[in-house]
Amino acid sequence: MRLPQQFYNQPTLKVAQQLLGKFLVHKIGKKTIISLITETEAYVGPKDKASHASRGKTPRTEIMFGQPGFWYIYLIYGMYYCLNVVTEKNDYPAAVLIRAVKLQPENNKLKTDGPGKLCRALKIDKKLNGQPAFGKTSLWIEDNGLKIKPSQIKKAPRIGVDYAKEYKDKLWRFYLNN
DNA sequence: AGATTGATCCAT
DNA sequence: TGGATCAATCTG
Repeated sequence: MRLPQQFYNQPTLKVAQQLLGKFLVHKIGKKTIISLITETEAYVGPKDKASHASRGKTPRTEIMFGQPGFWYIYLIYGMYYCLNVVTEKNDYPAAVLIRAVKLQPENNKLKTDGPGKLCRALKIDKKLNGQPAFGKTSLWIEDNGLKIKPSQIKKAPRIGVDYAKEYKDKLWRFYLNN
């Protein structure tokens, strides 16, 4: 079952943890690429200095201020795309960054253990920016019925946000321990 | 630890 | 219009 828009209209920290163990599915023509989400990060609200939204609404970041359940995809360091999904209510900027996935089946050679790498492997680019993650769409998240116990979720500081002052040490990165 | 790479943002 | 910045990756 595809996750409905309402799923994303919840506290971001909750969404980030609940996305672990779900399937990220990208349908390209006849091909369907299925992967299991293993690592996420939460970017929460206008005061989170690690978030693009902390400097206010701009043409790039306005998608984060919009409705929940839409993809926010941006180019970083000139070479890599990062995949985020917008959370919480309209006008509250927040999103979950999907940092790592495992391809299904696992015998696939492609590496997907980083936000840039997974976008490359799943052929995700800016064309999907601003597209919905629910309903009839080519990229979505699927509830596969897997139950993740709280003890399987590890928490850690987010990557690459040393500049974020009082927000840099928040344990807003979540990953599965196997 | 350094190089890479280019869109974005903000200050001139 | 220009320069600093950047939620990353690869190479050695």
